Amino acid sequence: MDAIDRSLVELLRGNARLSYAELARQVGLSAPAVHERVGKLESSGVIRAYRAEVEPEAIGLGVTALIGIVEDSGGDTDDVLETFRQMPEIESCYFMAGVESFLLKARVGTIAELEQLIVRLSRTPGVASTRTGIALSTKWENRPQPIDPPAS
Amino acid sequence: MDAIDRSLVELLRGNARLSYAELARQVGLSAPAVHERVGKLESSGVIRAYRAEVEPEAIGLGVTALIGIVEDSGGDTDDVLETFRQMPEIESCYFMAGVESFLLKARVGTIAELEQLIVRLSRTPGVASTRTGIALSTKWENRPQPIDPPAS
DNA sequence: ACCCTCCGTGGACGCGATCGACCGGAGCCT
DNA sequence: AGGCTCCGGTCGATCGCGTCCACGGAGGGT
Repeated sequence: MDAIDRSLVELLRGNARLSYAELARQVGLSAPAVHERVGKLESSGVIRAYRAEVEPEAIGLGVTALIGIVEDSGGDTDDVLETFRQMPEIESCYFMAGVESFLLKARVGTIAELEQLIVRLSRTPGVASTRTGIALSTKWENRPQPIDPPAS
Repeated sequence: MDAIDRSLVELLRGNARLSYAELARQVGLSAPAVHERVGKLESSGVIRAYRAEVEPEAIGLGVTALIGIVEDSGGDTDDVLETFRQMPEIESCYFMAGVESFLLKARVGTIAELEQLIVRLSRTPGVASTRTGIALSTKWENRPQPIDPPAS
């Protein structure tokens, strides 16, 4: 993870479809060298995936909600997690410090679907309560932040 | 936005670096046809960007926090937004229904940096109070959900 | 029936991806 | 110091892909 790797990561966070030749030009190496570096970044887990970012409304997911989950004292956290994992509407799942063990970001098409999702969440064993906030608009999301050279 | 467009979007959400030739094979069209369709999806705003998804720890961003913001009654929402936009640590910003006008997802390297961020947020004009939750672990994030054919 | 438009195919050509061979510097052992 | 080895790079060649262009068929309007 030297300065060149950091540049590559930053370039690919900005545009995942850059060609190796273009990356090579930007960082001042040859294309095969860049190819090898990117391969290593992928297999070492630094780069996890390349994703197209899609306007959610365009694919029928106009409603975004953030849902806090309070666990039952008796519940098994892993089971709860597994249940959440089965619900495709839950795009992100954070295990949190605080009273609410989980914070979920969910996207659905309509408020009715959100209602159904919340009901399902409330009913899952191990869930004591839920608290839902609706996003009226998304100002920005997953904006990549510039990489500043770490202490190492 | 027909079935083929939806397939293309879904394929690119799974792997943004698929070649046009590969996409063409998957959807049963020629490469130039796919090229044109993807170009239209981009320029019509359905596809907003292609991003490499990076392990945050690997680039020195090991701390994730979700921060709710309550606005001053007198404040100007747009000004507050603009201030938030200048803070690179804020990766996502949702305008919410409820007491807390904004929900921010922020990533920083250390708890000390989070503290500084919270201080800056609290001090920005128009912000009445903040409420911060720390993510102990990210179970998953921005998982693409399968597209089911919309009513249209 | 005719034409127009849209959206696709096929062909061609230049560039990019990718492999293998080679090279130079760093670190280490003798 | 000399030489070995390893790592990570360049160079060159080959093959497939991206991309431009001309052409063609389907569908709708007149």
